[in-house]
Amino acid sequence: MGLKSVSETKLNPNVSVDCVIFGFDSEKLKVLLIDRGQEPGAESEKVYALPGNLIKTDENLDQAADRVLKELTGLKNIYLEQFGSFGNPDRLNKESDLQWLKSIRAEPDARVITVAYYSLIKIDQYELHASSFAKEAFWYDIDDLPTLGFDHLEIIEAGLKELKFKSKYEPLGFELLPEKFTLSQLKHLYEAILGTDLDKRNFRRKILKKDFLIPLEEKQIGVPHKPAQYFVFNKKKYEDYRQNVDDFYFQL
Amino acid sequence: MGLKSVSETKLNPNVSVDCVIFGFDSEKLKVLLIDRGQEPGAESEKVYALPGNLIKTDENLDQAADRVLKELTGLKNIYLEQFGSFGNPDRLNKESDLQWLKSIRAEPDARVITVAYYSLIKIDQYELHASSFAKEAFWYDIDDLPTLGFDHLEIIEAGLKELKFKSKYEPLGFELLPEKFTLSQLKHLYEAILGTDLDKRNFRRKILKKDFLIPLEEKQIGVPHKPAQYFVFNKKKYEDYRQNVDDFYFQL
DNA sequence: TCTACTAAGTGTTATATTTACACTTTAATT
DNA sequence: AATTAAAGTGTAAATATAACACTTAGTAGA
Repeated sequence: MGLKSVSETKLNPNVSVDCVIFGFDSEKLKVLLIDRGQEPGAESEKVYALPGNLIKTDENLDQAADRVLKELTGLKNIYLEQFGSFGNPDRLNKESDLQWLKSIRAEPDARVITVAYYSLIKIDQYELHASSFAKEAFWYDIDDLPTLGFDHLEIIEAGLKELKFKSKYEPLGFELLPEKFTLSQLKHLYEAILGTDLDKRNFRRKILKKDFLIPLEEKQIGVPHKPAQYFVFNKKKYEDYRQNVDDFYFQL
Repeated sequence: MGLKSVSETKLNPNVSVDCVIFGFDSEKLKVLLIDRGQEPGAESEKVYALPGNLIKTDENLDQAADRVLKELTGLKNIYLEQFGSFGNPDRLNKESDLQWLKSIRAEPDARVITVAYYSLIKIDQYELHASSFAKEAFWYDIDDLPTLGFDHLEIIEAGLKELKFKSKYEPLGFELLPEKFTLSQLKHLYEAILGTDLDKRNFRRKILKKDFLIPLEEKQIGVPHKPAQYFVFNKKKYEDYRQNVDDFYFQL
């Protein structure tokens, strides 16, 4: 049985979830991929994938995403946000993908629609523990991705677009940075996501005006330059803010 | 077999699409619902639904949405945008919904995940022709909805939220108004969606500054007041605009 | 033909937001 | 003591927003 064994509850053969986990390492934006552990017949190129799998019949989509992510990468308690569904009949057009499905699925030929989730986390705050059919989980630089199975490249691109977009009208960063952090770190985060440089003074002014940041007395120590002040998030204000995205901005 | 007969290609028993079609009649915002044609056992309340059905195994999600909408309401060539997936195991918690499924589905008990689409159209530009299991299709005032099956109320609310949100950072109106239209008509459209009043002068200034509107020489005739100037959309600029939503606004 | 009615169309001012831009400060390192 | 590195700070100009009321061009009816 091995890989084909499943837990007590039944799998829905036609619906899966995939997780696009973006990671920030204080420097660059990365994405989490798994090694499916497939030994290519010959020396064909290795193919990576997003952590994802079929949903169970007794869980909802959000629960499935949480479970699958945990099963494959060890990550848990991550806030996942749904951003789209992907269901082209030709999602499954690579021979290597089909081979792989045959090794893990009861119905490898079934037409699968996948519901995609994304999150953005602080890389060094979480430890990866690949398991189930994931041989290993890795962080890949967002602009240097390996070959991906199925339509996972398309899914990642859609997720990145969503992330960039969201970052423009919602505050980001909570849970993404250390408990206490400097404004430079927060600025770097935005710059990594948006792929642009931001003006230091304007950034500070803007982010401090919204008041979901609380300045601490504490400063950096041991740095070979003027030490930066630490800040923490005001979680309550921050949550309020996200709730009201709706009223937040009226463009036209 | 009647209702249970299906066309040549197989249905995926676990995945459906639902369409939230918002309609604008120059006055109010409405949503399109179908009468499932169910005769309640007793005099129990009539239950309405969004146009939606299972997808076929050989079509993608967008195609399924187009097809299902056309089959149930006669509407075609409508731009549908996906906005979310809904898949709580308890979507199916009303007895009347189960009864109804038994009358039309091969596997009425199957766990179904639905992918939701929305659109916004000009009501009097389209004719409704209910068919398949839809006995009739109606426009309902968005703030006076009848009893709805499944989780369709939740889906409509999510769709409306999306629509309001989108209207704040994307130009709306193309395909929603007559070929040529007045600024008042466009303003009414925004007011209907946002549920607020807008200042005439500020609205004009703002919308004219973006230049996706082309003024015509032509004016209204026969109106018992100063005739309004007609405008048409500059489709090219308008499309550019939507493409670049990404760079469009940088809030933080 | 005059009057009343209706919606279209128009401009200004005060306030808030955005952008661009360069020097001083504080620490560690040599 | 001099060097290096990033933190931190202010201003002015340009742009965007919000609030607000009167005139105009037509129809309809007296």
